[in-house]
Amino acid sequence: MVRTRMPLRISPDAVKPVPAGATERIVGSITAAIVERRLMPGTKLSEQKIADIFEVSRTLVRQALHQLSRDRLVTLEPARGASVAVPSVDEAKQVFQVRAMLEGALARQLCARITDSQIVELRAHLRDEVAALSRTDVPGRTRLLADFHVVLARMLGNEVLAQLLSDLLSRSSLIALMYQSSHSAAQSQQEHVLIVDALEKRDARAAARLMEHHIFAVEHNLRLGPHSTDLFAALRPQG
Amino acid sequence: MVRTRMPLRISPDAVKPVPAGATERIVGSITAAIVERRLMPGTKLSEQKIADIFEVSRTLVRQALHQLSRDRLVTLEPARGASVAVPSVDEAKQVFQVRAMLEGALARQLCARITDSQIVELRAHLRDEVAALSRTDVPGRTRLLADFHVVLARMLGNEVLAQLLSDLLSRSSLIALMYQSSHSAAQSQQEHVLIVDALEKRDARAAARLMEHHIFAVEHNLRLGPHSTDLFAALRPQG
DNA sequence: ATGGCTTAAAGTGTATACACTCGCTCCCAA
DNA sequence: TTGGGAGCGAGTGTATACACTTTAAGCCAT
Repeated sequence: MVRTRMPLRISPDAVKPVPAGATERIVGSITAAIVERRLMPGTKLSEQKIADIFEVSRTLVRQALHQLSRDRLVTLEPARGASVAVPSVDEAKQVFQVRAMLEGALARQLCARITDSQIVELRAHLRDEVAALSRTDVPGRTRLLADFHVVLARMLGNEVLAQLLSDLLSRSSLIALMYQSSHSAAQSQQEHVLIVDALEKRDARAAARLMEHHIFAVEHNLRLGPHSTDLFAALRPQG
Repeated sequence: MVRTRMPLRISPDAVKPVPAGATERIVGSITAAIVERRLMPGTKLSEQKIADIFEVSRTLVRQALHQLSRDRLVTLEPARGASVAVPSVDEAKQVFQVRAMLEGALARQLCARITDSQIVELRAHLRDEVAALSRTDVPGRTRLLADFHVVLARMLGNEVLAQLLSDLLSRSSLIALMYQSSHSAAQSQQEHVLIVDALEKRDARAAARLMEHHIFAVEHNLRLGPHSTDLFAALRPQG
């Protein structure tokens, strides 16, 4: 598979030569592909193939892969190349523990300063979730269920927190995908409703408890028994 | 300043051709330089100059700078190059808020599972802090005071948390450096002692409260009054 | 037939070349 | 004297070339 030539012209406003950071576009596409389950964990990511697909040079692809490895969505092995990350059971537990710590505190703090209009906003989000569920729109519902948590972080007015949480949620998606969760999307959605109810009542203790329960519920519905995963990991040669 | 030639030989075991990831070495050096206050915020980081210093090509330097920008230690402006980050007041507050949330929960959880030998370890760390203080070893004491927090994260056995906190602490160092803190190192050290005391008594509530107080104390001793910073930011042309 | 060595193909790691952009200086006109 | 624009230099953005490493196939010997 040889690169089709592509002299990188400035093209007045062709299809989309370099939308706004060519690297960002590649990072976004691969992230979306992983989170939307179109790239399974362990899949090899050849630099040249990706370069051909996006019609850029390997240089940009490498930058994108390095960035993704910082997000822990891809693993970079020296001289062996990149592949979609295969999170270990330990890592999975740790991610959820951190999320519980962070989001529990988030819920608590949010109770003190959330406004009525923000509650309205959350209700709207919940309606969107229900809509995506009834449409059985899998990519959409996955995104919306994750966005719920980021929206809460944004409402604290803390961009740093929102960014951090966004990263953790990407990793969570990959984990949920790997250790196929038996936690239904519908159950998650209902738990979101309970959290918003507590926020509306400004009940900090309840909000924090519900949030932590929600995250632990997701974690405990993952199939990460000590044996199955060892076998699973041991038996997968690569892809 | 022109590059001295350097054909990248494999050199049997020369001084240190590529210790273990040439990019990592550059990232580490620049990170250390920033945290140890040898590179002031706003300093321009020319790719070619750095490449000359490390005797590598711009390629590796670019990778390193991109990585550092993900850590928010350097800012990357399109077509304008990289410079040491100049954290805004808002960002500073947000970083400390996240740390308070995360480390408060950390202290609480740690009380439930910390072992006696880990307490001993912490006491040893505290002794190192005191030693660095009395030696007026500024880089050392800065590192030790930050490491205290990472050590706590490691004791939870949560590498994800430790990594996250490590990033936040680098940013905190940069912030403290910028808005010169009036919070003395000695005061920080004493607060660390109080936290360890609470941990030893397994008093979760006290440990969490002390940790949060400690972080807020550091934050509130920063000179980030709404006016002074605006002036400060406005008056700095560049370097 | 099987195990180990040789060798070729594919792929990553780094360097260099080239294209483009931004900022600055210098010159000219008002 | 001052404002504005052309030209130039420095520096970044991307592509390509080349070196080295790993993987896999093929061959020979046992």
